[in-house]
Amino acid sequence: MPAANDCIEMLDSETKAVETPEDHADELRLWLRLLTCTTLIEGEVRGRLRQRFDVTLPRFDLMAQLDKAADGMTLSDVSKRMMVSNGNVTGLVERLVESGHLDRRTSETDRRVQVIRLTKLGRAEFRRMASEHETWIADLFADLTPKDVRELMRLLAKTKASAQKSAGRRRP
Amino acid sequence: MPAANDCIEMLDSETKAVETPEDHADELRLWLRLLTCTTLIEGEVRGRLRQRFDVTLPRFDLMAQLDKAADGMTLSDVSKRMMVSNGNVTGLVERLVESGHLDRRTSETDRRVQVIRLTKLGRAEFRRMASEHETWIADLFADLTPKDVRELMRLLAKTKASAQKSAGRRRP
DNA sequence: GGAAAACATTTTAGGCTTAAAACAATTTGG
DNA sequence: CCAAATTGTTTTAAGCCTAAAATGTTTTCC
Repeated sequence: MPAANDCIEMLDSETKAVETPEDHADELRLWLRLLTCTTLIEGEVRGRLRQRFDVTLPRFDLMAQLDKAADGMTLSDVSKRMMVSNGNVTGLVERLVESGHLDRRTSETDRRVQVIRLTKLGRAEFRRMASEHETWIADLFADLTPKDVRELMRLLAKTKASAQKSAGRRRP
Repeated sequence: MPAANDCIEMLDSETKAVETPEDHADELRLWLRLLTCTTLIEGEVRGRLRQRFDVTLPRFDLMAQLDKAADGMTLSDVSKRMMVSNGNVTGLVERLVESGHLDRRTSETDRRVQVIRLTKLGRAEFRRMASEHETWIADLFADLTPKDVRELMRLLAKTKASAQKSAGRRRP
């Protein structure tokens, strides 16, 4: 094979318009590790919530969103914050209203909008759960030093930004 | 209130048998950020798999496990690797056998065990999808430097170990 | 003002997921 | 050897979740 060919390939690789299959194994491994960590912790939290409080993780997450919003939230807000589909929120809210944890009313100014809030019961139960939940999380991350935590925060912020940019390129 | 009380509290805090509510806000924020990153990327991959190949993420994940195992795997193995429940795998496999992607047979040596493998079709389709999938992941992580990737790998390994230890303390 | 676009939510259909119980087969320890 | 424990899988009941279509409401903009 003539040497000229190698030159062309090298030029290609420098201009980033490459034919040769690039190696993305590292990123793939990173993604799998990220997924493993999340799945592991999520499963642990899910199990503890069920055992200790007989509540599901999605219900807890939804209540967590509402606890931060004194004036309530619309279903769309919740859906965006939780990064789940609208229909998912509809069902989740239905069950939490049914069990007396949420209050739901149609907005006065826009009849399309449903505003939901924690009831007194819902807030009390959530606070009780959240306090214990926080200690579980601390325990799960216990072997990380404060520096590790800072560094992870920084790198995950960068990861999030990168992923959002990439997602945005596809669906602008 | 007498000053002696403060001394006792301080001793407690040093011996780690503490009454005062410790601040775990950082770990909580870290956990939420980790979850956000994973959800974001997972949703993006899920959408692309559906649009591009009309396949669900769980099916893809299951096939990915089998692609690495030339001699097939038992349902239990798959269940552990994917970190999902046994019943979940049963249903997933059922549908993939139905669609011709998987082959399933009872083990010769232990009639409790089901061994599953990719069919020729399953392997071909998976390889086709996996190659594109790898470029998506690379793109989603594109803004991370090689050093960022290494550092994240290291910190996530530490996180995983910490979480496993904590989970093990509860369920030994 | 009114048609068209945009928005918020619900519905639908199908698949995913879990925890727990049930079932079947094998291994273990008297 | 055989009862008891363990292991691998399936079943069950309930809930979670998504994408896409449908419904009702508000805004936009001609």
